[in-house]
Amino acid sequence: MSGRQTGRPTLEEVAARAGVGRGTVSRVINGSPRVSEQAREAVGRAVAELGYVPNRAARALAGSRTDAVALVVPETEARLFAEPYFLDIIRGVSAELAAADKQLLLTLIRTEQERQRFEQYLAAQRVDGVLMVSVHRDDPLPDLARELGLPTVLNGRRSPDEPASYVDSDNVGAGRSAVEHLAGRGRRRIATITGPPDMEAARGRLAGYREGLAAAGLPVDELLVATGDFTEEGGRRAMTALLERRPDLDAVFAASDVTAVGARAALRAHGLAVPGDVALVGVDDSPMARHLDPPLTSVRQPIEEMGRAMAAALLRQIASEEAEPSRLVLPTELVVRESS
Amino acid sequence: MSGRQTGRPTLEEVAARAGVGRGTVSRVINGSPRVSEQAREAVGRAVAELGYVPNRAARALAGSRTDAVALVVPETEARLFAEPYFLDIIRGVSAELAAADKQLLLTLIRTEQERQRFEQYLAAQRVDGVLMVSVHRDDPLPDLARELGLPTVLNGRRSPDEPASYVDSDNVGAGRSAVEHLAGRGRRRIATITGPPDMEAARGRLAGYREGLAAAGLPVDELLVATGDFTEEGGRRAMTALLERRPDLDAVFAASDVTAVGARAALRAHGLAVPGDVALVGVDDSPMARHLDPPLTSVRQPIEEMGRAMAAALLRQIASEEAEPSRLVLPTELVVRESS
DNA sequence: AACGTCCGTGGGAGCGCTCCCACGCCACAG
DNA sequence: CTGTGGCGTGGGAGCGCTCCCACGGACGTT
Repeated sequence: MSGRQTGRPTLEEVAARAGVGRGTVSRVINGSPRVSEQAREAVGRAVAELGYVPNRAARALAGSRTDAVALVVPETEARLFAEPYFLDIIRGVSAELAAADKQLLLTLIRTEQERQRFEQYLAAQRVDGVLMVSVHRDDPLPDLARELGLPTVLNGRRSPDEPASYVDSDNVGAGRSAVEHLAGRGRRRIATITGPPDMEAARGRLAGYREGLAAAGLPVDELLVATGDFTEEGGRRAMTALLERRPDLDAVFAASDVTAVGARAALRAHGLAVPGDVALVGVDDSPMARHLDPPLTSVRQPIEEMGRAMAAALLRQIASEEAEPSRLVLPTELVVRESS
Repeated sequence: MSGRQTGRPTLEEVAARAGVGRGTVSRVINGSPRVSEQAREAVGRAVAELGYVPNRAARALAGSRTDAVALVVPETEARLFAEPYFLDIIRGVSAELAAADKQLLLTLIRTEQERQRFEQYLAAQRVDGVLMVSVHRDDPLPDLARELGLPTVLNGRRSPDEPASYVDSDNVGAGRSAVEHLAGRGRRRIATITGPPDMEAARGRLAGYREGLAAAGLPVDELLVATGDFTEEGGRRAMTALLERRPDLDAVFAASDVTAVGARAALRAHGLAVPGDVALVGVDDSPMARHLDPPLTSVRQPIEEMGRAMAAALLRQIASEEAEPSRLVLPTELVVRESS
């Protein structure tokens, strides 16, 4: 009983069928309250009979909105995107957007060229808002979006006083809880392998590391701090450096699970047992943590929830023009396994 | 409020500035050959000066095309999406689409409701084509897309004689090479843990397993075939069942790395050494394979390349209406590690 | 009884493009 | 000289919607 594909029915046809005007149908479709019950029903029936589905392009043109949102993933470092992290973010974002009937546009930015294309794209007003993941300290994209008047929500912040809206996890708390846990198990020379210094998440975790040491009454020893970059190879290198500088260290807080995997490999290469000689803690609680040998203690971030929260915040911004930036920091949770 | 309505320049304004007609500007923008060199230059200058970017919505409305493509990921089983597999597919797809200046719309389908919404979406003609991942035997979505006249490319096929366009990896070859490798190492009682029987990839790998046995002159013993579902837990269960039925097995071909991880856990629980007692081979060559203990021999699929190929095929279909379905099967490659 | 006021309503006027037709204009032929 | 064709061009006519204004009737007010 569905109309054959004679070209999708238009608003006008629905109006004709329902015996009302175009405006009324539009009002019904968009849930305006100023429609009589009677008209609403007639339109509803016509819509069902014709299998009417609004044409989004026309809507976008006339209403200058698109019902689409972009999720931007800078992928300059290829590895980044390989992590399950993004998948979880995507999943959260997708769930929230689906509920609001918005479309999710996924944009990986690899090259300078792609970046420019994306900037053009924003300028072309193809999306109602932008979600950004893995922003670095000097990333100008959020500012560009703001200049264009595009609602934006970041995952993480570029600096402690991020001006844009963001959803972040409690990185400081993550670092602190990891170190307190380690100290609680009697570790005294706790090292850390950081993430890239131009990412606030990395800085936050490092700050938490220091706080944790302080809380445990342990001295801060800069020789126990090595710079990593969230990659496995970086973790390996940093761990090796650490072992040279401080062969007597007895624990490591790695700023990510991937980093921890690299560190674990370096430890093994040096014949050190985990947790026997050195305890190890990561961040993310990724599947990898469970599968490491021994299973890795890790600070869990509510990644999917961050995704949801980002999308929700963005939708709010889009809906209510106003919107002073919204800031949300979600708590983390230590998951203890055999590595510590 | 969006007070800073800079008011993007329109085609008309560009035309005025360049001293030509609207049509000519449109022709230049779209690279039509029937424009004088002079006009082309004038328009180019005006575009640059005004920073003109075409409004996609208007384009979509007028031209009834959208420059967007949907990537559909059914996520009924949550695990599926957690695998790096999809990330790689997305990456490949994204790269290819970016080069063609098409947008990637990511759609996760979790619930029946979301599924219906997506069908509506297709009907609303919001995309020029559809890419589908992880299709099951009875999935009707590809047929729906075809009815709607939407170009479609699947990742994998629903059956050996898939009518739609697809890009697949050589699953049969994957199974065969794994088993031949195992046999070549002297294993004689080679078991397999399959994927879900309603997925052709799983069936293909199983067929390859049988071929491999035949090629090695080994008998097929149905007791050595256990049904899994590409999950870790499924792998564990299947492995346990296998060990009960055939305690003397000396090798296992798991239809995915994740499955292999589950199998490995079950083997360990039974006090069996890998590869000492039982050799193990997986499929995917995921990061997980490298990190398993011992590192897992696995059949590598060119996942990202499949993504690229899918997107390329779709773009071709979109461009050249005609399009008899395109079929592409990419080769796999055995990566030998310590588990076998 | 004469006047507001409110609500639900119809439909005109675009949104910024693409499509396409008709109009010069030129070169070349007859 | 007129004819014929091609080419580059301008601009009308929509694409299907939202926005908004004006209209009539129902009600309330003086």
